[in-house]
Amino acid sequence: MVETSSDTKRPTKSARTRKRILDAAAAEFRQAGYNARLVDIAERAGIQAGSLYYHFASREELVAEILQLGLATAFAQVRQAVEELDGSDIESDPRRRLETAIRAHTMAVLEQSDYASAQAKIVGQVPPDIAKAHKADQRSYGAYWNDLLETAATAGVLRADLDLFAARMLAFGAMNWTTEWFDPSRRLSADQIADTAVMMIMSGLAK
Amino acid sequence: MVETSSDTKRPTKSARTRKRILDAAAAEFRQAGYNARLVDIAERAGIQAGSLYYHFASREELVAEILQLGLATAFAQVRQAVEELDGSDIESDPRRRLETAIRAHTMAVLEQSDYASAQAKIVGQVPPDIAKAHKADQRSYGAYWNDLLETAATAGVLRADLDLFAARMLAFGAMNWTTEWFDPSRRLSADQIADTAVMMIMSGLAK
DNA sequence: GTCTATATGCAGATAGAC
DNA sequence: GTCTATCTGCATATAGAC
Repeated sequence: MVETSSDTKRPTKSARTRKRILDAAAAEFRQAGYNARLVDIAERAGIQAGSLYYHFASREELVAEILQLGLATAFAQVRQAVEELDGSDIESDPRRRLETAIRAHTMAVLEQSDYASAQAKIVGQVPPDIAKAHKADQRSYGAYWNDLLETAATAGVLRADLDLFAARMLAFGAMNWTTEWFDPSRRLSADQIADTAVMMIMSGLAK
Repeated sequence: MVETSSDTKRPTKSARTRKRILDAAAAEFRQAGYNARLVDIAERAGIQAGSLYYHFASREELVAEILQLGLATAFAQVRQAVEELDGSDIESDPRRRLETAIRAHTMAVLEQSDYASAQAKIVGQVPPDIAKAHKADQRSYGAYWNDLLETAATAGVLRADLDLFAARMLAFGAMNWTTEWFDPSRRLSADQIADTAVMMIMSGLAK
């Protein structure tokens, strides 16, 4: 049997380059939106544009993978934050779990991950085929949030007349739209924005 | 002096075609996002793609005008709704004024106007030059909202520790993002969504 | 695996007839 | 004013050398 690099712990050169391309693509999509060009992605990854096609069959394939990884990243960070909270409490408070999820998602999108940020930014811009393929991932993340909300509703923490789907989508809008206006060089930190998001979504702007 | 059509009340043929193009562009951008093609816009307007250039110098010029008209439309509808409220009350309640503005903006974006909807959908996707030119319009609409918020804050209606800029941007996110998920053929009406938006932004999801 | 060079396709834009 | 025909430029994609 030939000694291949899969026998070692180290990822293959191909896998490492592929990762560099994905990182570069996430950064470019985050910054420039869906119309980011392959030449710019390639340059950021330190290769020529043509070389991308050794790793990805098409631009669409690359976009699809960024969307998937972006959602997976946000999901993982939110779930981890909520589970850490559960670990610290015997009784997990459904309201605090929701607040924790809101803060974690907002932070993921604002500064934790170019992938999560890119997903939030371009998900509304991708062509129908890619959007359709992405729907399954969205449903699974949405189901997780729906669970957080339903548990809170059942516990009597949320207002009774609330439509949970509308509430969830409005909350996502507030959180994901931060990618459009957050500016790290300005007055407001990501943490402050996340705090304000938690406050508005859960308690509203009014006293 | 030659009799020109500007002497009559009726808009010139050119003005009417131009309007048809703008209407078509608003509808296409709303539906397909920034990458909507000129051929599709032209087809919807009932002309050939080349004929667009008699009315607009470039695609960018058309996009810029849609953005401007979209924001102006939302602004006008919000202002009108707030002023009607003021007329019905001797004392205008700053909280109800805010609620009215939220409902009006959400309705403008959801079903009152393809222009307002298109603006909300593509404003985050346009290239830097167009975005920069649009900034002035955004500032003026933003100033109006800031005024609504500051008046409410001064009256003690809002929570004391609130950052009004963050609050405004989060609220816009919740409202504008509805363009991504609203589906007229589904369960939730635009009115129900607007109601939920008012509730979440002003009072929060929690009891 | 990545390079250079090139092909392909498409959307925006222009020219001139009508 | 709008049409048809055509040009141009650019981004994606391919081919073959290394």
